[in-house]
Amino acid sequence: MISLRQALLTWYRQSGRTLPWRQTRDPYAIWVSEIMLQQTQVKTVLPYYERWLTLFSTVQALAIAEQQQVLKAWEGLGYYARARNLHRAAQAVVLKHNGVFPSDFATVMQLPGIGRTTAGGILSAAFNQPIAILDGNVKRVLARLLALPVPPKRAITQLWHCSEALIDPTFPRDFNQAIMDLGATVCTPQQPLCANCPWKEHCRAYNQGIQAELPMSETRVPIPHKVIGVAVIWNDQGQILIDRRRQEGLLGGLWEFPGGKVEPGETIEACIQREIREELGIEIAVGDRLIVVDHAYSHFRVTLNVHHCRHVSGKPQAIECDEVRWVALAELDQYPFPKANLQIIEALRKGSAKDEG
DNA sequence: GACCCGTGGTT
DNA sequence: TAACCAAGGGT
Repeated sequence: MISLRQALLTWYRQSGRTLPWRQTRDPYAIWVSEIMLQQTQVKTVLPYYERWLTLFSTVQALAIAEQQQVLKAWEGLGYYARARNLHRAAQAVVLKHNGVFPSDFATVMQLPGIGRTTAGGILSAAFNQPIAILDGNVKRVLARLLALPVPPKRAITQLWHCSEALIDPTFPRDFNQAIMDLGATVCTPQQPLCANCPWKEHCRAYNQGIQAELPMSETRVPIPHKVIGVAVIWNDQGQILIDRRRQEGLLGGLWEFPGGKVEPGETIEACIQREIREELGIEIAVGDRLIVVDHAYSHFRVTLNVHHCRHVSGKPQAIECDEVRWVALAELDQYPFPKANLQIIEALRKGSAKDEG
């Protein structure tokens, strides 16, 4: 056990990554990084992390910000509940803990958006507390170290015990960072670089030559494909109608161009007209197609058929959303949109620029 | 415990 | 191209 720890720590001090959130011990900054890194790769997070700490440099600054500012800063990162929970948790830290991030595991776990792995990640990194973690990297490393004969999801309890048994009681901060780096840079999902691994002598998978077969994969359900009709509705003032999605569920709190699912046998145009009547209570005329956007979410994929539309009658009502608003094209970038909708905005910009040019 | 929740990169 | 996967948590 001791030689395992020392081998990993020695490797880390030689080959570990230099990352901005390792240059600080500010619990808030480390917390922000841990939330952004959930299910998201380091390379993707880096620019968001730097910008976030410029916009919201303290937990107090985040707590007093408007949710729309917070979502705008998160725009493009995905899993937007992370941003909403981080915002709520910042308000809880200010109100319940006098703006001081708690150092007690059970208290940290109470904060929205922080589970067992994130709590351990923050407390070990910020306070050097010996609390184990079990993220995707650690699961893969341990599945190979143990030659786990089942998918990691079927052995969560065993993997937690293993992570707790392994963590170095003297250098828990470095140990947790080191095992994640090992998974990210050496014990990779495909073609692991076992020759460079400090644990190759201890790794059951390597010694059996089955490291490429592990961890065993989960059986996945095929993801459905939805065809969606989307409306860019113009009024006589040259404004566009957008709506804000409800807080709960997919893309909660973000703005979008209204629309909905095409029913079997229905044309795109008929779908758009029907959906706008049902969701906003107005009549429109459906015009030319603007763009077709294909986009993959985590559990389904969509094709957005986007059409220019003209407002005919009725005042838009927030029937199936939180808010509706008429906005100018130039104002759209003030609102947080999902990625698929940013492509629509780009298409509108190009069309507008072409008209002028 | 199963399902829901985004996006980008890689193969 | 389609499939797979990444510093998980909430319900």
